[in-house]
Amino acid sequence: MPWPKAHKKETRERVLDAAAAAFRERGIDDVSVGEVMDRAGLTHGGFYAHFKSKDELVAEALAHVSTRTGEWLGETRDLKTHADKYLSPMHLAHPEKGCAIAALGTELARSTGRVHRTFAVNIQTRLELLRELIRKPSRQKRERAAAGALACMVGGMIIARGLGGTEGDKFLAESRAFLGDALSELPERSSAD
Amino acid sequence: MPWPKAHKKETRERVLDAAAAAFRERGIDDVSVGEVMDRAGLTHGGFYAHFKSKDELVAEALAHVSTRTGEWLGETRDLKTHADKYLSPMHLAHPEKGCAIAALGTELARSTGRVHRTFAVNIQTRLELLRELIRKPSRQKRERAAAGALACMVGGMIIARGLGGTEGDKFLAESRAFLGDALSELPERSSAD
DNA sequence: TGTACATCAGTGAACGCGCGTTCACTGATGTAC
DNA sequence: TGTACATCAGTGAACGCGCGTTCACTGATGTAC
Repeated sequence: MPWPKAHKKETRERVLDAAAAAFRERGIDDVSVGEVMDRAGLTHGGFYAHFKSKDELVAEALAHVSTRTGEWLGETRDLKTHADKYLSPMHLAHPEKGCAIAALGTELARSTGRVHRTFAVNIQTRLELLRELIRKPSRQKRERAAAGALACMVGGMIIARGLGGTEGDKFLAESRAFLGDALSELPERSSAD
Repeated sequence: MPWPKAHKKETRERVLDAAAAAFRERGIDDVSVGEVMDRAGLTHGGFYAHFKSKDELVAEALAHVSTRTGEWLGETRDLKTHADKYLSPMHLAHPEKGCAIAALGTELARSTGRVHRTFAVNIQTRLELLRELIRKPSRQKRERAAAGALACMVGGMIIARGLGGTEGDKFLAESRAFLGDALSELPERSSAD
């Protein structure tokens, strides 16, 4: 093997990083294979030595993002902190480093095949992460709170970005406050169950 | 004027209807001008007699959808019914007839110029609709509940569509239940304010 | 140690294709007389 | 009432362009001797 065995893996990782950022920033359809390779410091012809197709790149980049986002959000130990981190101005301003569901959700919801399956797994993983942070209530309430919290976080971020400017900032803060209110009532309710 | 004066307006409306459905079903980038015209029963060359560009079509189709969705959701007289209607299996299964934010949110959040402004207005209009359904609490709580409810509805729908199948149906029901819980506590809280 | 060699990561030109847009035209219509 | 005409909604071929993908190649590398 004439090249260091880690070399190709490292390049591939670099392409995945570039793709993950570019897709979240500008959308899957608006980012060409050439642009991804350019961002990775390579020429576009070499792409097919690493990936079978753009579709495969999308699926792998999505899985890549899922891992990174899991690390980012997995640090938090309670649901309130988790939600505040997600619905932060930092995340609002940097979709290219943030959650793939909030950055590409509607496009990915329409996808098929491997991309769609990867997206569904991505969501399930995030739900599992949330469920682990909800300890007190019944199983049903836990499921419900995890689903509702994720829905509120994702929707809140998408809408805040859609509004933009100070209106967007305001909306983000309002969603955060709403979710905080809704989640703070969970433990009280569970004690009454 | 050699043609009935309403004729062109009717054709234009037909193109807008076709575009609005096609975009929500398959996404803006994946739907060509030719496909829209074909769905409207016309040839694609005639498009530019009605619209300056595809971008203008997108903006006008979005405004068109906003009006229709406002009529659909405006019928409801309370927030719970409104949320249940939005987070219904019917809406889940028919993005092409439903909310543009849930169908195209992430793509539109990245848009610029007229499309982005139209999208922001679309969101504001929907928030206003929601605020009118929340009468009891303080102004701050009303804003907060409207933002949180919209976030939860939009996010819930996008994620349910992303999951697909029975997992999607389940998630939709859970978001609906969560939002129902969160909203039912509002009046009680307001009486304590 | 030094050199010839095989490997294969990366290059860059080329391809077919579908897109948004343009434009010369066609033909259905209401109006003028 | 009937006919010639002007209008303009809609047609369909054509355009330049950027896309995803292919492929013959180049040249940096580790290995063999």
